[in-house]
Amino acid sequence: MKIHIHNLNKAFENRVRLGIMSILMVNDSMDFNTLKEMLELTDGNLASHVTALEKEGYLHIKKEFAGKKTLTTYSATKTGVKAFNEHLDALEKLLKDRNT
Amino acid sequence: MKIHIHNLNKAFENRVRLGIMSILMVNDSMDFNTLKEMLELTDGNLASHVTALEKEGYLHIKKEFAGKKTLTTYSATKTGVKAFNEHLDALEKLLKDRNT
DNA sequence: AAAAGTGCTTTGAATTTCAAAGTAAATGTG
DNA sequence: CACATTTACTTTGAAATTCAAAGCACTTTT
Repeated sequence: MKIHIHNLNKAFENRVRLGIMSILMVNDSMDFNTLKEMLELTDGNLASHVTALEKEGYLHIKKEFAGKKTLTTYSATKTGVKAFNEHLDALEKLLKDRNT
Repeated sequence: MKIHIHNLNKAFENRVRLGIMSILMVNDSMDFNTLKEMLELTDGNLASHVTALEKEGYLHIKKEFAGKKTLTTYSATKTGVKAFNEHLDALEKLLKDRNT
């Protein structure tokens, strides 16, 4: 019996990216600092994972000004939501089917 | 609100190791070749992940002879079972709590 | 105006991943 | 029996990934 680990999406294997997507699934958007605090990450670490997700087309980066300061907010794209749900399905199946 | 991604066990982040553990949770032991086929992996890839799990003390490697050929079988250690369950709990919590 | 803080981005060293090549013993073939 | 091939892994190293420190362009405080 085969266990389909290859259905898991590599983009979501990393804990940070799992966390980011998880948050963006239920929050329409989230800014850099809040995300950083929620996930307890260093700046550089968050930035690189966010960029990785953007490159995959799974999240959208929006840069605007809040008063005089820059504000970067992120939101999951439609593609990202779909891919993440498929990943979770694969994960669930993997953990469920393992004994059949 | 904090999302505890750091409770996820790094040893189980990788899809291959997730698959191996998942299989060893419900099978007392599994041999190299069956595992390799179940997970659709190359030899080297399986070998390195198995070694990684052994280094963490999460699985036990047993080498014996089946007739004249060597047979390597793997089983999850008690520590491994515990760690894996804790990882799954953390995962579940992460995916569930993300909106509260 | 100098110093300190904010909000990110860049960099690069360390770690991880993975498949190709290697090894050693068993087995098949002429 | 000589040999090529297969089996059951292990070793190797190039490529990809991860992550925090340092960098940068501002803004705010003193």
